[in-house]
Amino acid sequence: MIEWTDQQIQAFQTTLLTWYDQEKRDLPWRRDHDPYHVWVSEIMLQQTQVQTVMPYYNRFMAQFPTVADLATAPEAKLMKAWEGLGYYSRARNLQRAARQIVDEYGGEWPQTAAGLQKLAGIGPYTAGAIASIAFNEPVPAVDGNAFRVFARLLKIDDDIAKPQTRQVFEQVISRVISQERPGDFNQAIMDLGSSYMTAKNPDSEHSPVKAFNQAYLDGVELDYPVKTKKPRPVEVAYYGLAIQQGDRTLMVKRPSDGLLANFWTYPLIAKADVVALSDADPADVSDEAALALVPQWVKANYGLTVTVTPIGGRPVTHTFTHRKWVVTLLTATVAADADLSFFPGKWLDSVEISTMAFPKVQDKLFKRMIKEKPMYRG
DNA sequence: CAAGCGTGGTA
DNA sequence: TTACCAAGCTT
Repeated sequence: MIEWTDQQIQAFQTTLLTWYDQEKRDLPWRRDHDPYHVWVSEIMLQQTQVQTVMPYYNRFMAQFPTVADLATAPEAKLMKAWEGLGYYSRARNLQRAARQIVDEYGGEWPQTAAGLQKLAGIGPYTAGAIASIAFNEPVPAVDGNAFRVFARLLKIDDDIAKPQTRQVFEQVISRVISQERPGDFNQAIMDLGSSYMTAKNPDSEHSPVKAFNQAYLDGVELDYPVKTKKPRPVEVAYYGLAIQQGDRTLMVKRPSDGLLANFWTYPLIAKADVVALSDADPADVSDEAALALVPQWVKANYGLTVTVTPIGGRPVTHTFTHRKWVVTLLTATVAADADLSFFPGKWLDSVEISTMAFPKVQDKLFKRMIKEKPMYRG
């Protein structure tokens, strides 16, 4: 890691901010510095690309114009607005924080990074971003861009996958940040990281801060930032039960914590659980034998008598950060007066379904059913 | 602290 | 297809 002199820091700030003044992106949340606008955009932008966020942000502001509107919004409407954006706890925390602001802070925003971080869903990065952009506090906002940009500029070789490394960068940036224009400084770093100093195909030759980019100057730009790799997603096989009677579909609500918390899906049965019903070694149970055990599992766990039929085509796959689901879709039938008292779900009609939020994987399952069995279109 | 938590884009 | 990345936070 190299260090800059005060003079170099001054030159860097001037170069960066001059470039930013000329080339900054025109984004919906940059029309003003309203903390509500900055906040909502920053939450949406967590682990999510600008292009993806834009339509969500615009719709969100139309539906929930103020923090008070968000605080009192029905959860179903909130989730529908967030549908497809992922990391759904962000939306729930957003509303929690809105209620904190209204109920505990009398509608007044904490105006420092330390104060902001007490709000649900606001961590060190987001607190720094809001504090610097909306309240002009000279604090760093260390996101993936800041990690990458400063790792290259100064050849910082700490592993950015390790939580403790954040402190190293916060300390460095605290010294380098513009005291006069901290919000613009932080946003300029992000713009730089998403234009010239990208992860894969950087174009530092044309970067405004080329002369400050020590990793580039030394020809080792792609060695930075140092980041340990994550393991690949674990594959999990499920049977998905499409059970429909006329206009209604039998669905289950997922637990209130964990993956896709509180969302409704088709009943999803882990293939491993079904195979476990067999006396044979799990590795020796054929696909056909496993399929034949599904009704037994359903009877034992849901108290329902079903007959199942596999649909055509490949399984539906969906990859999360740490899991890959492989869902074999089965159509199933149950008696019209089936007793659902042991079933962890209920019938949903097409009107309900059309107003509810569903995760992408269920969306894929709906689409596959319509494709394979057009009469299932609700 | 390490692991869990979604989705879409790109090479 | 796989691998990795994209304005992270919570437990």
